[in-house]
Amino acid sequence: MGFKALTGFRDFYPEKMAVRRALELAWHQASRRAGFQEFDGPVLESLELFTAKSGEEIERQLYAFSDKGDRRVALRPEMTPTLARMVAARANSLPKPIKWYCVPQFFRYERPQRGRGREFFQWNVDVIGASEAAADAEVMAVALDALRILGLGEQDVVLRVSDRRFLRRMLRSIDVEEVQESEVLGWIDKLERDATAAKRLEEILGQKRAREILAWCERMPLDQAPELAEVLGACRDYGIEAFVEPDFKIVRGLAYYTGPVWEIFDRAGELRAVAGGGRYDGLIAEFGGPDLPALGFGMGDVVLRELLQRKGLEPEPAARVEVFVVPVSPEMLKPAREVLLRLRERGVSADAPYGSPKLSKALKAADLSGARRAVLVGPDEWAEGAVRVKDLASGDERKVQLDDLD
RNA sequence: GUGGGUGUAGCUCAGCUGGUUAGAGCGCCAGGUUGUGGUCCUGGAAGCCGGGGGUUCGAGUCCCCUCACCCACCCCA
Repeated sequence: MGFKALTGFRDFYPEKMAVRRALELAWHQASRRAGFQEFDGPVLESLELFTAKSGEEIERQLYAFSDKGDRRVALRPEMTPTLARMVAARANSLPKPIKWYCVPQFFRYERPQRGRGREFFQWNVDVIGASEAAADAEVMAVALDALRILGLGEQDVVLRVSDRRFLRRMLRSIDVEEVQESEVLGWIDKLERDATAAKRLEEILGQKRAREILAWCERMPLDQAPELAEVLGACRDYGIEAFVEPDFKIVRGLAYYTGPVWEIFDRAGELRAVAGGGRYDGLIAEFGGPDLPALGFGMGDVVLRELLQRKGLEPEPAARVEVFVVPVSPEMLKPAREVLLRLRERGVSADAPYGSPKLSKALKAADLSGARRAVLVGPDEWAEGAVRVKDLASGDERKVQLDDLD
């Protein structure tokens, strides 16, 4: 065998590409109709940009190398540092709130497995400069809107939401020390997936406090979470309450989030999170910008694709062309090409064989092209300035004057 | 980076305890059908049996190594 794609990297043959485009189209639609503007940044950034906030150990998961000028660089594994950098540079001149989105390709050097490769596309939606709960609810609504465009409803997906401030406060109320916090949060995050997580919590905190936490996971103590109640109220205003469930077990990455945190899962709970986001006030400032509140989410293509496949909702590739032009005999090759170009000029996507294969073969090609109609260019009709238009689904044919062809 | 499973045609897979020139279905190409596609029939192309080494008279089949893929862990920004 010759060359293959690198481990964790994907080839997009046309059928796969069609699915990717359909996802991207849904993402663009949902973003734009909610007033988000598209932006993008460099695929390659200085290594330091990514290690500054997340720590050096993150380098293990980066495609990092030295370029020819001996600069340490890395392929982007996420958008937030770039976004923060870009916003910081123009923060004073941009009207607030800043509502931006992008559909970048990311690279992470890690072991490929279900729902994760070394390269993927991820839709990112962010709001910078808004502290209202309405902003949190709106980005959730935008994420769900894209899923709805793709055919996923409240019976298919669920958005689980918690709040970092609330999590901290609850842990403090049972005297979990600051140094234990990240470890404890880590195990809470794992409760759903890891059978040993509950045991580990007991070992760390003792039976009494561990049970308290498990009770909160069973039934969210909403009466003690005013900030979450506010977000849930905003979710009702944005019409997404059917999708949203408060859940104590939603934690997410420890380095970033400061307020509401949420993830979207398939209802069956078989896959990784389809999307995840939250509020990260303070992060823009940490990247050297002004101290603006910020929030957003990411939705990757890999898990989403998997989910759509399981639900039988994987988008079908569109027909290659609308019309297939067929010369009926070799002397009709030139007239057929005239018809072809005429159609294309009018904005109709059309294709035709390069030569003049047997009619049966040409019709087979027409069939494979996905065209709804075939235009048969034959000597008899051509002499009258006409062609035959065949409906490929029904087989019906009718004679059409060239000038009436659309 | 750690552990387990699997590698045979473009795809899905057969190939019994080692035994001649490695098979099927789908797909692709051609013909049956010189102005009519989808169905059907016939034929064809396509495989260093993932790669390397070993055992053996003989390896797709057994052993070792390696690589890739899948699953789980780590991580999830």
